[in-house]
Amino acid sequence: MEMGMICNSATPPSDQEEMDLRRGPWTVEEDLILVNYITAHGEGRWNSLARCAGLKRTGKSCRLRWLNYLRPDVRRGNITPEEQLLILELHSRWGNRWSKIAQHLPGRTDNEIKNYWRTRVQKHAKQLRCDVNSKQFKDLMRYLWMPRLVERIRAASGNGEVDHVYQNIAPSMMAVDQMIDGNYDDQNTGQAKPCPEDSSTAGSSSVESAGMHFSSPPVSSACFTDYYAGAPGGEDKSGDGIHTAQFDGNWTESLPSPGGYSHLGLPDFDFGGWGENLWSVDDIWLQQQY
DNA sequence: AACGATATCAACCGCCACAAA
DNA sequence: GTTTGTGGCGGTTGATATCGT
Repeated sequence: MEMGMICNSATPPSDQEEMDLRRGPWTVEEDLILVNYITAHGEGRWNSLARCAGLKRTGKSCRLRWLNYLRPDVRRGNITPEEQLLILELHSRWGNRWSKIAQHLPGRTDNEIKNYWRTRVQKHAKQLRCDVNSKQFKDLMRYLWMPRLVERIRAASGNGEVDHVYQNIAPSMMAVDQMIDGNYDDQNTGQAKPCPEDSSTAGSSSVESAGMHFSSPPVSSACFTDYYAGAPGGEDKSGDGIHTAQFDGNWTESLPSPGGYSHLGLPDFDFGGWGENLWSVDDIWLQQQY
């Protein structure tokens, strides 16, 4: 190994070296050293890499810096509506399995997704005064925010270009569905709801939550792709692990217009439109019935 | 302009699983 | 079977940026 020619990676760090370890924000110089070293020698064996590169950092710190920031294909900021939708969907299936979720968002790190969830989603749950893990909040995401995101994506791509949305998201979701249909053994099985065709509530237009009924479009309770299957130009991909459309394209008309949920006091999910009008979740359920 | 509150995100921590010694 | 080193993960913290008054 080339690294071995440069320094003895088997040499344990001395006490003095342990004392000298740096922590906190990385400097430009440190970044440069790390990038140059990995470019020349590849990544992995992070502890010896840190020593050989002359970085006074732990291997863990180097690994984290590389994976979350310096890696060439890493993407940061501007989480798109498509990505938000994927995060919401995958989190509903897998819970806080950030790394697993990140595998389905190319270029995104588990750290970024985790931060997104904590700063955006949990914040909204807090504003609504409900637990982020409560069924109420999960239903709110699934039956209001996720369709709303779909609507936004559709609006952004134009009705005639829904295929674009498919191309971006469907492959990932197909992979997810295949995993679930196959060897899905997650402890969160209870969160992976069956598709309507398999469910006793198939086609139901109401969801019972905390003793309240919430009128909802007849969409799949868990099958993300159903949102798309009903879009103009959408096709039945049920044979590919994508489930048959469960709505006819009209249900969105019962939802607020693309202008948002402002008439409900329900702000958009992602762009900071959550004004001062703080609805409780119960208020929202009630409002939806009228 | 100043200040406090809030949001954001990079980085760290502790734990666990796994492999090699 | 035990120890040790390492990588990976999820939870948490703290510095900085932004917003509101």
